[in-house]
Order: sequence, then C-alpha cells, then structure tokens
Amino acid sequence: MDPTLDRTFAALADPTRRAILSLLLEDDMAVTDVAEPFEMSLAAVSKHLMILSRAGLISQEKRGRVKWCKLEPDAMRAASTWMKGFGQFKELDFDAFERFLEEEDLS
Amino acid sequence: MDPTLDRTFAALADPTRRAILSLLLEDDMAVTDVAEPFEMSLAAVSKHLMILSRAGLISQEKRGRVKWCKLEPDAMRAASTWMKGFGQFKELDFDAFERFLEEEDLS
DNA sequence: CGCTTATTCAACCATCTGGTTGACGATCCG
DNA sequence: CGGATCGTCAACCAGATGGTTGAATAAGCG
Repeated sequence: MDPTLDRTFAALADPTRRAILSLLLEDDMAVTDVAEPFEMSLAAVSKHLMILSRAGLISQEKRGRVKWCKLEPDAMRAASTWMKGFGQFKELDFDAFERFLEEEDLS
Repeated sequence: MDPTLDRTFAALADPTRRAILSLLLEDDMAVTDVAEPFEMSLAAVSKHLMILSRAGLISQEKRGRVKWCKLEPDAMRAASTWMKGFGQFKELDFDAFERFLEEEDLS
C-alpha cells in the first residue's frame, strides 16, 4: 500500500532509467550530460529524471542554469528491504513475515 | 537491457501484485482463492497472475479444473541481485560495477 | 447428460507511459 | 543588450495498464 514503493519499482522497470542510475553512480551530473549517451530527446530524458526524482531514487538541485542530478540510495534501500524481507521468511515463519510487513509498512 | 528485469520490476510496482506474492508466500493457492481477499473481479486477479507469471515471479500449473499458483524466487532474486550489486559498488569501484553489470547482463 | 465450479477470453473504457516537436523562461557570457 | 545554452512545458501520439462485464471453455459431480 506504500505509494513510494509503487513509484520506486515502477521507476526501476525502465532500462533507460536503470542506465541513468548507473551513470549517476559514477558521479553527480547535469541533465544535459545525463542525456548525452541516449538516443532520445533531452525532453524525454528530463521526464525520466522527473520520474526517478518522484520515486525518491535521485534528487535534483539547480545551481545557476545547471540542474545537478544526484543518486539517493534510501528509496532503493526501501525496495531492497521489501525484497529481502520477502525472501528471508520463505518457508520459515509466515507470522513473522506478517509482523515484518506491518512494522515496515511496506505491504 | 534485460527484458525480464523490466517485467520483474514492473510486476512489483503494483500493490495488488505484491499482496498476491505475500499470499503465495504462505502456500500455493488456486486462482479463486488468491482472488478471494481482493475487492475486484476474478478476471482482474487472473490478469495480475498472468503478469506475475510472465515476470517469472510465479508459476502456474493446471491440475484438473484448478490452476495452482506457486511462488518462484529466481526472478525476485535476479532483481535483488541487480539492486545489491548497485549499492555494493557505490563510492567504491565504478569499473568493478561496470564489470558486474556486463557479467550479470543486468544493465 | 446437465448443473456447477474454475478460469480465461473478448470487448470496452479511462488513465498512464514513453516518446516526439516546438515554444518558452532562465541564466550565463561577450 | 543580445545571443547561446540549459532545461521544462504543452500539445500531441501510439501503445500499455488496470479495471469492468458478459460470454466461452473446461472439468468435476450427481
């Protein structure tokens, strides 16, 4: 029911966006530089960045003309936590998993 | 570029489908039983199960009239591996991460 | 055989997605 | 100031998504 988790997984479902995240792993980048390796318009990349931003996977800060994009690990960590918790309890203790979901509010 | 990873993350982006996976964690279930807790038509749940199935997150086996749905951990593991690898190399060794991506073919 | 249960199919609908192009606002620079 | 660069906005498009309903297929049961 967590809308953030929805947005995070949805954002990760696109290969262009995963590639953008890989780029940002190297360093913070301006929007134009993020767009450079992709064979699509700047506007399209800008939209992808907006989706990543609303999903909490990146943050954007405008300094002068240039908008800098920066990886934000927390959102991905939340998604990873959901998956980890999921596997952790398989064939083990379903009640414990239920409690885990309630605690984390990540059902 | 891995279409399976695309489908896996896309499948996980829907709260109904994540809830279905939680149900299946408890036990294998028939389609009708999976649908029971949800306030939507059986056809809608059937579609969700199809999406989970094509994403590799579950398998479905028909025995008699009844189609049994079973959790398949491999797909989620692949997604989890992508995320884990992602975090693992942050601010550490970008070249190693690049190699990881190539090896895993999970860019 | 005929009824009931299990599940999908088909058509339809509203909304979202990923892309385009062209215009626009903002900022830096000579 | 005037021009170039950075980035978004707006309108548009084709196709996917998540839901509905009603009919169809398939299998078990009396």
